[in-house]
Amino acid sequence: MEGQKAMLAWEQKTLQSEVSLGLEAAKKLQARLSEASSPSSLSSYPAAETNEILIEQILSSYDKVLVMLNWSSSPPVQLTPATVAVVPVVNSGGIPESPASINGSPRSEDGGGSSESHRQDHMFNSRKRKMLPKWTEKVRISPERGLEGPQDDVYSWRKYGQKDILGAKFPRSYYRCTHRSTQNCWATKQVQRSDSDPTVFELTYRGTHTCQQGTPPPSHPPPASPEKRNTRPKLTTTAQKPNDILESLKTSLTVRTEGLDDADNVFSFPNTPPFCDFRTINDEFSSPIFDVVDWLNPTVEIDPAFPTFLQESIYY
DNA sequence: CTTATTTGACCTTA
DNA sequence: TAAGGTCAAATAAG
Repeated sequence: MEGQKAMLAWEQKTLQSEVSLGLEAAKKLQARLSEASSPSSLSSYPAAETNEILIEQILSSYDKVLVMLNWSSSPPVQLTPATVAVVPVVNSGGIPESPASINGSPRSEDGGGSSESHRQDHMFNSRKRKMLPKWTEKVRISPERGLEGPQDDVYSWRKYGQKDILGAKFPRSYYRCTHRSTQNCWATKQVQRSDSDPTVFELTYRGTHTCQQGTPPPSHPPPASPEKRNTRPKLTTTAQKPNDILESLKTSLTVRTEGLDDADNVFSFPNTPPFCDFRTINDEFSSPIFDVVDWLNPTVEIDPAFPTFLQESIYY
């Protein structure tokens, strides 16, 4: 009831740009596919990866649009399952509707127990995670560059965990996008040093960045990006020996894409909703949005020709 | 102060 | 159940 007009205008704009983005990505994908069909080209792997990225772009854009449409377009056209208890964060009353989760009690030493809300959040998250694309890069670093983690992207990561892996000499570090809470960017990555070759790091990425941090290169597919950059000066590894190691600055880069097991399941990204300026968005609360999108998918008929060539590109 | 890392407990999955 | 993955309090760094 406040500045609805402004909001509508804003939404319209965003919708437009999103659709344009999706269209653009679709076109690119189309072009790539046509190229790939030529037998003369020797491009095999990178093509597929790029395709996946484009697909993500497309889906992401459409998801955004759908979500926004759902928001501004009043009642959901589709029947709402009874399970639906949550509403999109679109509320703008200044009153934080406590989503019944969030600041749960600390896990360590407390007489209480784990609450269900926590579990639900986790379930949501893991569900999402399952649908996120995943790829692995093996990067061999040179000692001169420093033994620091071979961060190869311009994105900023925040370490959130480290685990000793069975059978591995070095622990595995877990990173997530710094803007996860502010921009709902669910990209994560894990760094594992090869036990046989200390110079080799295995970077496993999951999900693409939906955030807009700093300089998001227009066509910057996460896989097949051989640059290396350090954002972290420190290595937490205990077994660190900045001596010996080879002198060859060979940077073998192996990219392997997997995931997208279910081509049927259109995964959806949370993305930053139009309301990032407001503090309404709180990280994990985006789950409702997901649900909305989830219902939308089966119901909405916006499945033009995409799935068709999507599959093709996936199977290539 | 704010922001990032460390680290052990908790949760999910195979 | 164990291994892997994540959370969040405590702590460190800027």
